[in-house]
Amino acid sequence: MTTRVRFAPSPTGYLHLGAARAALYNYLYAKKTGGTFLLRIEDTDLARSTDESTRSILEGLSWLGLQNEEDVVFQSDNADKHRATAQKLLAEGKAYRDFTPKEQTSDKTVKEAIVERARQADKNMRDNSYRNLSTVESDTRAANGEPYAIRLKVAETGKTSFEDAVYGLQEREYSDTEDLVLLRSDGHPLYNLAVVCDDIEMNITHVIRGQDHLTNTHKQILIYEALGVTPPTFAHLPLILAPNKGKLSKRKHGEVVSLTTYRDAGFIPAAFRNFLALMGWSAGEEKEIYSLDELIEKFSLDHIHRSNAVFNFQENDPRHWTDDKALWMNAEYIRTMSLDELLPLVKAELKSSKLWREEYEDDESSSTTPSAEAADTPPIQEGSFGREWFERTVDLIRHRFFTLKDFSAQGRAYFSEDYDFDPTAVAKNLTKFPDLRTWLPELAERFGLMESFTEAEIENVVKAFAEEKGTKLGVIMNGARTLLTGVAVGPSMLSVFETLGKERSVLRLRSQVAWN
RNA sequence: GACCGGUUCGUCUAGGGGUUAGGACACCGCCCUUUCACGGCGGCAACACGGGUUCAAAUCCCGUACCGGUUACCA
Repeated sequence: MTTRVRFAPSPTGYLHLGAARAALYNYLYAKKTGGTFLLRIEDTDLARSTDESTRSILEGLSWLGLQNEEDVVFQSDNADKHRATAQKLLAEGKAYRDFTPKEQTSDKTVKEAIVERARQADKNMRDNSYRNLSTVESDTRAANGEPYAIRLKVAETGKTSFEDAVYGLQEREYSDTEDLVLLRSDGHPLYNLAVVCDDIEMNITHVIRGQDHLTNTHKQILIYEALGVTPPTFAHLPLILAPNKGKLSKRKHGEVVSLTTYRDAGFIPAAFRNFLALMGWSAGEEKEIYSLDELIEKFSLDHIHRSNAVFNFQENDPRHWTDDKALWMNAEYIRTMSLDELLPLVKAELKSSKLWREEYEDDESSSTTPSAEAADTPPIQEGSFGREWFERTVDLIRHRFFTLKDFSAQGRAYFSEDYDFDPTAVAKNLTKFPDLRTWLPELAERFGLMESFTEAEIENVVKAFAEEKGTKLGVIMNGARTLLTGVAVGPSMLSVFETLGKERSVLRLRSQVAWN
């Protein structure tokens, strides 16, 4: 039998990291086994479901490269089937009508009320008086229009059990499971029923989901049994927790929890996918970087962990705003991935920052016509900024970058004349040495006289210049770096000069703007 | 409360009877270097606790503690 798995989020918000990881594991398992990865939107809670969430989930999955293979199933479309199933169980005596009036609960206190009720020691799960109502009376009351919910009639004694692919044998006494509601009194099918019906209908063979569903699974197995259908294999995933080991939630933790945050923050999809894969699973080897193909090849359910993982970030520290390892992994991808793969991503980033120039894709490097997107960037009057220059520059500066954003932020000076100066860098490398204010324009004149502007020759000129001024080479280099790039860090200054080219180097060395 | 899970460096984790308990991130130090968040070398740092079983326990068993999940006419 071919494997069929599904990712089944409810569209009640952005795509949460934990959900994204569940989607990834489902996808990996499907690919690993030559199976099919499906997507089902669990929108039965109409009040909380939004189209925007659905869109955001779809976007997130596509960003991660997890493409579902058949049409997306919307659970709400199957409501009639769910209702029919509940009626069937009712007719077969496996479920019963509960005429107890629905309790009114305000959303905020639901959780507390549940916990409070549960605290009332040892409640008997079978004490519902309607459980044994005669068929005749039940039918009569229903026919009279009295509202009722349909509950599954769980047997008095026995237990549900299943072999979880991650957690092993799971057992639960029937007496610990209530007669769960299948159909609300307003005719609305409830989650556990809907999930089972849809999983059966979609021929799902493996249900891979968070371990917060572990107790639901017992309820669902009860439904499978009532329906006479063999349940699929279950694999429950450990949860991803906040640094305080509590639940990771948007309300408490904000944007760090949302997948789109990472897309918007300049993460490489492959890097984040790699990071996510290692949150709760490992191949059992001393290796951190895995391509998608490698993940698929190595993935297996039995290497999924049983303990929850902490997503480690520091809310008030911009440097550690998200998990350090995710940041590191992204940097690792940026500096080691093939240029062919990186370039389009950098291009997209520059485009969105209005720094992109069409000439970066020209093999003829003579074009200086500014494109529409780069209209507010002054044209560069030098004929050597085509594709080759772009590729070399990206390759040069990527080594100290953490996210794609860095190309347009720290790296802005490579692509625009309009860049900011980091005040710390200015203080440390420029204003601390007032002589530089006249020296650097002077150096510009020397550069202007140079025939060919290559690293070796630049080095000679700068060294001679520093010697002449009786100062350390570093003073000149660091001053020039700050003036030319706006920041204090970067690649070898000789490469920076060469990359920027003579014209731009000269222009910037003469500029007094940073001094003000 | 009840039921179900879990517990190896700060974090992600390897290891499942005999290991100097390994790797990665973070942090610290040294080196490279004109600076640097690149790179190189090194350091700090963990088997929750208590009992058993065993010649031998991080590893198997029991208990305790702590953490998490669930306990809805939410999903």
